[in-house]
Amino acid sequence: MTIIMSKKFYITTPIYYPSGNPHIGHCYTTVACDSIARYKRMQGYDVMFLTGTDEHGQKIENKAKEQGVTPKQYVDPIVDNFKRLWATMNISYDRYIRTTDPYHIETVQKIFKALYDKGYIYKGKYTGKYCTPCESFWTESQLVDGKCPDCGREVIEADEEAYFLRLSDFADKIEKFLTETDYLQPKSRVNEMVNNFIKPGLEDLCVSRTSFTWGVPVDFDKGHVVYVWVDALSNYISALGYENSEYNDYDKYWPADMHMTAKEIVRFHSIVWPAILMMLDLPLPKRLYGHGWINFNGQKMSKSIGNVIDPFVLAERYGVDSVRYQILRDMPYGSDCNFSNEIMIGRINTDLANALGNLVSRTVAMVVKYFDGTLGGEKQEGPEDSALIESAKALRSKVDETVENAQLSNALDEIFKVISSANKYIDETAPWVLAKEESSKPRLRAVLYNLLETIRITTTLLSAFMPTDMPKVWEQIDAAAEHVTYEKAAEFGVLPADVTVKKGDVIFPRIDVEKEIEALNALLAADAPADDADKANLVPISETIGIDDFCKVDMRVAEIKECEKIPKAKKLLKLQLDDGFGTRQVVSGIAKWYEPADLIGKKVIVVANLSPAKLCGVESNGMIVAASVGEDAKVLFVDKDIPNGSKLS
RNA sequence: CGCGGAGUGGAGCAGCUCGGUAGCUCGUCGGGCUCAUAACCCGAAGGUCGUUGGUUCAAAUCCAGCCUCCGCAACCA
Repeated sequence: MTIIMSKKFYITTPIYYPSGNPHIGHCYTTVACDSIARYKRMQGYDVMFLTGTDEHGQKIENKAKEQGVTPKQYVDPIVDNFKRLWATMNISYDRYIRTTDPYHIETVQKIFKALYDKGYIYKGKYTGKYCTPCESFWTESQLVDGKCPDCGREVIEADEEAYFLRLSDFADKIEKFLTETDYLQPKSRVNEMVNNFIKPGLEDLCVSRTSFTWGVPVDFDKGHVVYVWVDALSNYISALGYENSEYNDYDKYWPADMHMTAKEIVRFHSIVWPAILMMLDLPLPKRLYGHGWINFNGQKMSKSIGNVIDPFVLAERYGVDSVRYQILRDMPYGSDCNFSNEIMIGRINTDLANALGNLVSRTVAMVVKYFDGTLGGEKQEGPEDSALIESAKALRSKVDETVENAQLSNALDEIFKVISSANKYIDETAPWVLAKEESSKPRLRAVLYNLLETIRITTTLLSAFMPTDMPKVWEQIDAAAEHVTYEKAAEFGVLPADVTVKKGDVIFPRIDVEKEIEALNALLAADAPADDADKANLVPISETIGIDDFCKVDMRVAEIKECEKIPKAKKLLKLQLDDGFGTRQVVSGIAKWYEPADLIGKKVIVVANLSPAKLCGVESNGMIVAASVGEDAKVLFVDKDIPNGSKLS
């Protein structure tokens, strides 16, 4: 027995963290989801496309405090920027969720309670790095040079009461889910997850905090707020009305057909999210695609390097669809891609201006020139036709398959192969020769008609990726709405025999690379004078302290007697120092910049009264003073004449 | 020996599962065409397929070792 149901497709972006404005990376994920959503809609699916913002957490609380506003006041304008960007990029999301929406908070509280009641959440102690003045906990990876990322001061080991999610119970189930289903894509990440997080023993996850308040309150234990992942991941079901009355299409759309995220949060979507759903006895999502990053000139994008690309500027200069096209086309499946202005302009010129735009121009121009714009009359087939027609008709199924697997770059590649063959077809048939003889007019009509049809099919399929500009093409080739449907994209001979074209504006103007780069550089220079840029990279001066505070830090001159690399560690050197009192072992993360042999005999400053710590299992008593220069560190060496053990004051 | 990915003409990539004439896009050079957005089409140059060794009639492809780069993890006290 077959039950016929309307096909649904639920696709999500991650909810983005609005601690800063959106950049090209956010854009990629969202544009990719949008293209898939649009394609699925064309195919007749009932699509739910969800995006949103993850607005809680300590970082936002702190930033708001800095600016003297409430967290909500801090976040609101940034959220508006996200929405403005999605409007600019022509993103067709169906729903936008903010984790500050009351219905989401309600759902999170219910989920948290349900997990607690089932025994999957228990109370324990969280140990982490704590910055006392900022009243903030940080994870090891958030620390900058081992110090508080906000104020640059030392952090201490501290603990607080917290709730934990019993992930450990689900390690086997999760491993099976990852290895035995097609959930996690690309497949290569499965090993990464299993080997790094599951095999070594899946640790329980801290899911509440008491050290800050900007979050969903745990309703049965005042003082606790829900920490990150239970809050954030739940958005995928709260947005459908799970455990709230704001919406009620959970039954219709869940489970999700595709979650898309960038690779850095694949871990949480492939382990934590399925675990939570298992705990709640809910169906698991069908697909998770973790895509790579957009690097800028080979470097990871980062605010401190100042290479974060502003998508508003790109969209304004090159057009929304050109930007959408370039990022989709150049991001290979499963790995990172490189971005530069040259790459973007090059891609737009070769594919959009030269190949597609020019094909439309020349075809329309010929119909106008040879037939006054209308193709009515006898048509005659030729030997060149079948190859073009067949490749155009076969295109849709190729795009179907690639879109299904989120291989958007390949989808576009397939479409442009056909566009290319249309350009070649023009050369083979040489319409300008046909136009010379009245007797070859029927052949000429067929050639031009075939070109219009090829344009119709390719632009129909492209319209999911470039929704703004394709209708402009249809206007020129006289394609009505019923000609550019998914069904008609696999048929040839859809446009009326007496189709009438209209010459219009150039849709994808060619960009003058040199001039454009010059203009961009000028823009950059005007925007951020070099001095300011340097200053912006400097860590702000910390809060004023009294002399007493300073005196607490005991810094001494010491001589490096021995020095060796710690084999297991990439960054660490083990140093034996003579601090005037005896030998002191210090571990320092400077292996990247200094050879052990070069350090022996040098005198340095050591923070002598720092509490001992173990790094990679090696004991360290104190810390070598170094200056951070961008990403690098430079040790401060002192004059040989100063005796070991001299105190700095 | 923490886990994983990658090293292929100037650049970016495919090919490797299932060994058998090294392919694509961009760039360069030469030619063609003139409908078109100096666009389009054709052709050429350019590669010891990271390195060393092994298996084989035959290795980019299989096996072993080594080098380099990149993620992730662990530690820049």
